[in-house]
Amino acid sequence: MLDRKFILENIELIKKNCENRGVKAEVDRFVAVDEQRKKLQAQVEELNRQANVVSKSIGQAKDPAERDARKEEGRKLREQTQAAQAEVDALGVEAEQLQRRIPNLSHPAAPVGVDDQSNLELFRGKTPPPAFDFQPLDHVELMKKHDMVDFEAGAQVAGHGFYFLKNDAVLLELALQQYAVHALLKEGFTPITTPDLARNDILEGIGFIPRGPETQIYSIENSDLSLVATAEITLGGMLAGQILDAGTLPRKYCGISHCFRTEAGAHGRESRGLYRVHQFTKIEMFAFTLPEDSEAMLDHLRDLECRLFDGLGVPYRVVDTATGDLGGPAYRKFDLEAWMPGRGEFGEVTSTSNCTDYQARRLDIRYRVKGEKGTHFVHTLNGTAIAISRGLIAVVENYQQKDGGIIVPEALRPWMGKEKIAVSV
RNA sequence: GGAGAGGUGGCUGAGUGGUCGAAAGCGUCGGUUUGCUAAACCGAUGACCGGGAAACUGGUCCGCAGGUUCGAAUCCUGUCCUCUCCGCCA
Repeated sequence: MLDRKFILENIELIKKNCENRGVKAEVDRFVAVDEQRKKLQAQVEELNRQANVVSKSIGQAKDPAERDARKEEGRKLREQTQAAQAEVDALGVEAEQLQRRIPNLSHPAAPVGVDDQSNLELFRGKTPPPAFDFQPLDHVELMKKHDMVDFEAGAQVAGHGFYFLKNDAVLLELALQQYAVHALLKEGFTPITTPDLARNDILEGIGFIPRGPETQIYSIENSDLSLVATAEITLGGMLAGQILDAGTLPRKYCGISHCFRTEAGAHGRESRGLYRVHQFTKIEMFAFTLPEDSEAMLDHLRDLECRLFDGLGVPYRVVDTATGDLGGPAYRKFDLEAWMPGRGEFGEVTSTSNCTDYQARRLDIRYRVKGEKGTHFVHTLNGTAIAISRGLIAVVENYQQKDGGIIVPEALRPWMGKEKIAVSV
């Protein structure tokens, strides 16, 4: 959510930004409603002032008749106030709803465009795409060959989009987790396992919409809880309502959680195999910073993602996400897209965003500088370290061999305990 | 799940109908003293919204939402959260 005053003072800028992002936010409506609200609020305050004066005078009234007259006066004033206040409240609610729908500002360098067609490739990873002298399999065939996954059982137990990982896939999942967590530990991240459920107001604070026809979120019946779509939700919510000492910033957390997504409306080729599933495990980076440090932190998170995938020897490219593809809270976003031989194209495996103070304002996460008056909103950033499902695709497809085996990336061998996933007779 | 206790300013904590935006202590800031630091002493010190060039001034806020009342931190109802004890359970 953007600052109310900032919106009022930069109406044209906000409108232009909404247009660049392809968001239909009613900025004019917001401005009109807010103005009306303010006007009425002034009236309420005047009525309140009069009522307060009357109330005070009652305590000092000398005779009972005088007292009763004043009481009656006070009663009338309060009635008027209540009616006016109800109007103000209604306007306030409407204004806030409109305000919450206005997306974050966009970084001036972010490519302008309405969808991912306008994403700008920045550079590629250290590892070139493998040149196979055979027809590579896609991860579904590969993993079935090695009895690493069971989609049928997943569908039987939980429906399409669910799966069982088995055998070496389980070892690979654990190895990827260990690899990522240990790499981040060295970078000063605090490792956290988070709840897989969160309150809806936390979800909303981060920028998710828990209910409604287009929701990506599973909600728990008869509660205000939802399954989280990412640990970004829980890690951001972890400090909701807190005032942090500026000296403790930046804070970097590395969260491990399951991620649940309904993937409403997402069908087609991308839904094959593990690429788009309803549940996966993810190692997530999350940072709270001072405003002046968030741009550098975004570069840091992007760099870490690159190092993780360079370390795995997985080919990738990094794209600067176009304005129309940013999502509400992000000010700037970089995606890392791994080469997926089975698809013959790059597929998103990680994403890192600078959400500036957009989430912090909704979640009320502030900082205080020692010796200075007042508080300010922190900046929040998030980035995927490794999303296991897509990470698995990238690893197994790029490391497949002519003989059908899968070489284990060197970085994972300490956790896997083997160099190759060999074809069993 | 059962039984209790409690949610007050950056923190601890007092406050049971008007004199309370709220005692006291801690912390923080300024000053005095002092080779320096510390200690001691004196003073200041909540947030948000609005009006004003400013001095200043109006309103709101004691978990949240309602209610009673001319008037609520204080009484009533609901709700969320925290803590303690008991039970159950990985």
